[in-house]
Amino acid sequence: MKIDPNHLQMLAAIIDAGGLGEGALALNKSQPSVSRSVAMLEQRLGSRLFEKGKRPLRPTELCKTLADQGRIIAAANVAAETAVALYSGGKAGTARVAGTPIFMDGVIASMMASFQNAFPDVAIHQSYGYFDELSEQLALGSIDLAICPVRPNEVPAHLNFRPILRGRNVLACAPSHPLARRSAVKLEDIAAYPWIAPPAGSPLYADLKAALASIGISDFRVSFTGGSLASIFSVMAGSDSLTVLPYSVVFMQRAAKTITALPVRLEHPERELGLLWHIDRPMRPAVRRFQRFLEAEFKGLARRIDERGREDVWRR
Amino acid sequence: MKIDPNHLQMLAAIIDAGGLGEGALALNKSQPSVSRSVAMLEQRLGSRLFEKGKRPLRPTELCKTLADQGRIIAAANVAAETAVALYSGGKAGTARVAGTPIFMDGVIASMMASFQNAFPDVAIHQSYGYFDELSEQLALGSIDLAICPVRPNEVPAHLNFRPILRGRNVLACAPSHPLARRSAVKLEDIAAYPWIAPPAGSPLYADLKAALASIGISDFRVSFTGGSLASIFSVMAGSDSLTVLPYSVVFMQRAAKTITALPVRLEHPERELGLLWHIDRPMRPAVRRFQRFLEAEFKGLARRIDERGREDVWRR
DNA sequence: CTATTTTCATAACTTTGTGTTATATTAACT
DNA sequence: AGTTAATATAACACAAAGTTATGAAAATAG
Repeated sequence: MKIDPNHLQMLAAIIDAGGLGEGALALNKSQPSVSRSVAMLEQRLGSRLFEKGKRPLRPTELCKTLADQGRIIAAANVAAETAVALYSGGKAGTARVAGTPIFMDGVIASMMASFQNAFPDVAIHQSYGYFDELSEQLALGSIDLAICPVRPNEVPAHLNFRPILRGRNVLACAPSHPLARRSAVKLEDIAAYPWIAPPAGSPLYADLKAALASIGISDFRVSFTGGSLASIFSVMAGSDSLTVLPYSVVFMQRAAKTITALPVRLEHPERELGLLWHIDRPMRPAVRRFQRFLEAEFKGLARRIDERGREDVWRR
Repeated sequence: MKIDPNHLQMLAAIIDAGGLGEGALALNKSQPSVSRSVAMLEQRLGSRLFEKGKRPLRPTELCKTLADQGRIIAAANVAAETAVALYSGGKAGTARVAGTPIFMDGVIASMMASFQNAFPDVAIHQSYGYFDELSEQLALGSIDLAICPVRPNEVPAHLNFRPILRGRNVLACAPSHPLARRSAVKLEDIAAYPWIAPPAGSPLYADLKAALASIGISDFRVSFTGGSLASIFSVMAGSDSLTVLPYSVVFMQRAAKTITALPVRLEHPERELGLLWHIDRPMRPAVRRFQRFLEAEFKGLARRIDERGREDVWRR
């Protein structure tokens, strides 16, 4: 005997509401509709569900048993409905994001933290990668969003790009560095120190070379190469090395006092930090929400950088 | 967003079966039907449930969440279906039965025990009563079945009656009674002992009087009056009292050796033990099954009584 | 890379169930 | 007994799900 779960819910509603009419009201249906459905169900089951000739409809033993299942079904149903609501509102789900290590660790990580704080049911799957890999992963659909410095005129056709921060690099060192206290830094001073470099393939490495070239340094000694911001911080804290970092990364660390920028103006890279996503793959609500969140965060960050940047670092 | 629980079950079936086609098979539906239902649901929800362009249909995150609820619903559904099957098969439910105390305790109780052994999910609500009350309770619908000695030509119009045992009464006493060992008992012997009588209103009391009158005893001393068989047994065990009991009751006690019949032939009452039920109230399956069970038990009992009766008691 | 197989989607139509309003029936109540 | 409240029935509209036949596209094999 195949039973429609809707009917079981209906029985529960009738019993719980205390009558057919009120049950129909609770179900947002008309009374005749419910009446007929009950009659059909009784016919199909071959058993009474409500006692005959009782006017506030009194449920049979069997009816109560079935209604118990109906309540379970109703509960599962509202669970499903709230799941859909959460999902559609972007308050539940998964966002798979990837980006260049330095930005992810130095800037995005803390934003992800506050996002997770606000939307604990959104799972963020984060990974690292550089432009080419990210582009491919977006094409394959294995990630939803990439965060990466991009030359705006080099965005592949299959990707959307939204810039979120102008590219600005600074010379960075530990706050304990001999040059950190100076109000002016000369080339000769810089040349004396070893360099920490991002991995050779990274855009930041190109930036490093270009930046140093722009201030006349073409020959430099690399003492450490590493992909992670944490390793850069560690090495820098224990040595007098210098490096080139996005100003946003240095800015985000200002409270932690783990790093500082030297008053040397570097050439801006032609890339802009931005969000990349597949051009015609519909974005899941959670991803969309995370993207909006990042954009808002970066808007705030850019403003604060501008305000602070005026009297700071490369303006000096 | 209102969701049809059937759709949730469908999602679970598709995922568990590993594809839309196999899911449709599992649901006993055609593949196009399921395909379209999924499409409509996706439309309504505004979210993909299966990844686009993947041929063994691969469920989305949301889909898996919903399918979890679908499995809960499916489980509740099969629970409901088995509940109906049990109920309809008379293997679950409630049977409200009532009858005269002596028969209920002396004969029916052990039958109810073996019935409950065979059908543990049928709850039997037993109560006591004499004909008039039973008749009224049947009319009111507060009991389903009555077991009671009845004059077959006095059955009320609103009741069905099915005889299950001819009425035969015997003189009964404790096995330790002085008369118990005698092969023949004379009236003078009997007259010397006190009597245990059923309650004055009971049919058995009338039987007692009639039976004694039939053997010439019109004046007798009642030492104890009680409604329950247990009390009769107790009193009898501690005294030399006599009483009149249905032979079936004495027969059922033969193994327990709590009571024995005296070799005195009494007049048979004009009543027959039988089942009574309301004439046009549809009988619930559990009640029907219990009734059938009782009828079968009594058929066996009557046969055994006949076999044994030939060389026993009133044939002597 | 093309051909074949699998798997799913679409079309067209039928059937079933549910929704509606209007109205009849009947239990419960004063 | 008459009134009221609750449920059942009738008649019709419509949405959804069932069907078979067929088309499209992904996966697989040669």
